[in-house]
Amino acid sequence: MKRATRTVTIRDVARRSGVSVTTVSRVLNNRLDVAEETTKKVQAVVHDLGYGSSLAARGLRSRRTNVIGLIIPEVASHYCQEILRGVNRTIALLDKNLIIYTSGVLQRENIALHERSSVGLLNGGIADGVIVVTPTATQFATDAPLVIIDPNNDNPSYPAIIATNREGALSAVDYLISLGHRRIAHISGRRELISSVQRLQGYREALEAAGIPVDEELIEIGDFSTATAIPCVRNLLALTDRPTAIFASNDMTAIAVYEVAAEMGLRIPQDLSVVGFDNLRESAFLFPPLTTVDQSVEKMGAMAMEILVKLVKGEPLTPEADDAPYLVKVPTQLVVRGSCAPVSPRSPTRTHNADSAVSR
Amino acid sequence: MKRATRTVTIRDVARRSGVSVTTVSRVLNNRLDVAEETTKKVQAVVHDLGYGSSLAARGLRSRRTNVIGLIIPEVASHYCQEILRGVNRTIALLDKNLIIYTSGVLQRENIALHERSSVGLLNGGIADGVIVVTPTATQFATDAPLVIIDPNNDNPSYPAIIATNREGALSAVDYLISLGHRRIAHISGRRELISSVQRLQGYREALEAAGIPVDEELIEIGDFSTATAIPCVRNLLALTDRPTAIFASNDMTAIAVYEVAAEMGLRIPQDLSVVGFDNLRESAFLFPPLTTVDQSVEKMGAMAMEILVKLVKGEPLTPEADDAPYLVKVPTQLVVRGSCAPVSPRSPTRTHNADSAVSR
DNA sequence: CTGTTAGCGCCTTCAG
DNA sequence: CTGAAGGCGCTAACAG
Repeated sequence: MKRATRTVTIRDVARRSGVSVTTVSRVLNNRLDVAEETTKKVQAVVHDLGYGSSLAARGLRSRRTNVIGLIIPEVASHYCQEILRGVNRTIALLDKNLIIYTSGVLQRENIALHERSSVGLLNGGIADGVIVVTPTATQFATDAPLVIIDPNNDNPSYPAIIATNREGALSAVDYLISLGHRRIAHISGRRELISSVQRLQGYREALEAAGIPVDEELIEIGDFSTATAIPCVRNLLALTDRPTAIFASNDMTAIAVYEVAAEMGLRIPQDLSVVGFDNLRESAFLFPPLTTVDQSVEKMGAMAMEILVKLVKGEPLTPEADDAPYLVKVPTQLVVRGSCAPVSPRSPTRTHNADSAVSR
Repeated sequence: MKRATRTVTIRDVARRSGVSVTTVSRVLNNRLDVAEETTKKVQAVVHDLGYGSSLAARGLRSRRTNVIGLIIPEVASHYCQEILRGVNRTIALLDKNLIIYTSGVLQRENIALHERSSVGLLNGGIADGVIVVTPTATQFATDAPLVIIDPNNDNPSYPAIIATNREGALSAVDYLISLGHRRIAHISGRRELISSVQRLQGYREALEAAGIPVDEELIEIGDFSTATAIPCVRNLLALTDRPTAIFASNDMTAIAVYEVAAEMGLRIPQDLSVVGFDNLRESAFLFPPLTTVDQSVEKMGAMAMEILVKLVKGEPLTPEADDAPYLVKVPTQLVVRGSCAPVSPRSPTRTHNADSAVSR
């Protein structure tokens, strides 16, 4: 087999500089105990040969690669994009670290896949630590630092970041109620995610606090994706006593509401009010602009990164340096834009659109 | 199991199964020359211990990790998202491959950073091959398979994928001309990218073919990002003889046109026509929906992946198995939506509409 | 079929 | 200040 790996190794550098591999290694790692002249010489050769140290070898030998991993459920989602922005922003400020993102293919076995990814990166010694976004698994076979964004249980085993989902939902539904809505529907997110559960809870509480009985018919189970939400919206809007407002568990779900409303000839916000959750960049450009609960996803990504870096450095997260589960709560805030209106004076169901009802 | 000791290695598995490390390795790699009973036993222990092989070690020893790398300029851009979609889709069909994305922080030194990333992954022995998207560098210090999406020179040193940019631009500008526009501006993309140059070229050719002199004042240099394009649009719309149409080099640039138009109180398409390039998913949801040139970015991602996999397997790209530069051209197509209108009658420019025969 | 012997490229003792 | 060993976890040769 031909010597395909023509890659230049540390040995080549050593030979060319007339020093030992050890010395080269020292130079590369900015050790101070090297003669300046030697350092210069080696650096020149390194540059000359275009040498780059092998991540694999480095990760194998020493547990410090300056690489951190990010495991996300779906690279191409807007939510993950926001996180990427935050993570990138933070990593740019830190020392010249490299970053690796991985993504599994979502097949309902992403439990296994996520874990594999994580293990592949960590046990693989490639990354110094990992951020896992909306994990399905609760335990990971690793000792390396791990930070979770949007965990799937109340008491995550790892440091985690989560928004004040209940409060956010409360403010969203309160707002709708203040506009006179009483038939308010909700499309929930992935059930295994605590964020999803908390939003549903906030929805219920807001209704109850206003003395509006919760109608289970008005609650649909989604999974935070537009595709899944579409039939949910259809169900909702096909009800005889149609809701006048929908509180979507996230912005992607709200988009489904927009789409179905358009296909049914319903105008937003005149015929139907919509509130989302997340405040993705895109939501402001929808037509009409989406009223939504901001949870600064980007900031969550940035915070996760900051925490992880501390963890990697071995710095304590809290002054007390205890090992108690560390949970960061990110505040939420309602952003009012154009997708909500006061409930129309007349009954919302078929005023002039006397077509045949959608049967189901 | 809080106290998860050091990571479990192949040796632990070997010890626990009462076989040698080699045998375990063989089982892990699905070698056929292992007794079924041994295989079962080892697999049980592997599962039991939650063992996962170290990517670093594997990559170091054997040049086959089943991981491919993807180097993109900006993870959070819509363009890259489309590519991610394509890459993900393809990789899902292939054998259980894992995939790693990396991203540098763009600092105008991303030439260096891109190259570093690439080298880090390849020289690092982590990936079997790499896809580089819109590279700034032309040469990479690696022997591992490399595929480029949207190269930066006419004759890339590696297999590359590129859209028929000139033809696409031609069709876009022809379309605007057919609507009666004569003051057609262009905001170009990153100059070092050939796609950008070709679009500009198509713009010029279309104008010339229609007998419209090219006004250099109507050409602004952007970099494919919305932020950079904003001042360009402002310049354009501040001209005394304002353009009636803008051909943006990509959809992100077109969004800048939307934004500035809104801030100036100009209506699209009544006061200003806009054509983009890319056909990102989001473009259909703009208001009004963007007329743009489709270059199926997602497909480009998928194709790059397919080519790379062949390369990794050592299969020839062409039947002749020659090593000539391999360049795949992806067709483009104009997608007409709502962002263009016939030039308004009170247009200050020549009203020679009658003979605006498009000669092509 | 299985175990032994070598390293992959690098970093970390420990001696000079 | 520098170099010579040894080994990280794993796989690819060869033996048995």
